[in-house]
Amino acid sequence: MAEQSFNSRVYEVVKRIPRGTVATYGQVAALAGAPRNARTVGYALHANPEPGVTPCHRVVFRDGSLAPGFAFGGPDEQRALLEDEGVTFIPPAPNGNAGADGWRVDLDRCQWQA
DNA sequence: AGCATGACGTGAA
DNA sequence: GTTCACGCCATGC
Repeated sequence: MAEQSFNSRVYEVVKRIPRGTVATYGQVAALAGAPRNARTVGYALHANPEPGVTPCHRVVFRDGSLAPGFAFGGPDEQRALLEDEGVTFIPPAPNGNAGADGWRVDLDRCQWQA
């Protein structure tokens, strides 16, 4: 196997994310050895050759949001899954604030600390 | 070999 | 607080 593509290295990092914790693409990219490749990390997860093995659902955006449209099974499924693992979520509208929808993860409490 | 795209991040308006 | 645009690097054709 010569050198595993960036892809493989990203999976190794994502797979070592503890349960009940989430990591951002930038965090994974940095741990993978590419602090500038957050975008490539997303590309790697998109390739995700081993679904079920790589918990891509634990990888979220820098602001705690997930990938819209690419969520495996739907954003509701991912929210329930992370919540079941003990991840804290922040509701979209705390006070009748319509428009701002999309649950965000409480990175202050659940972001993975390498 | 080069071009176009893409699960992001950050800065500024 | 939110939204737009640019930049970074790797992959696919």
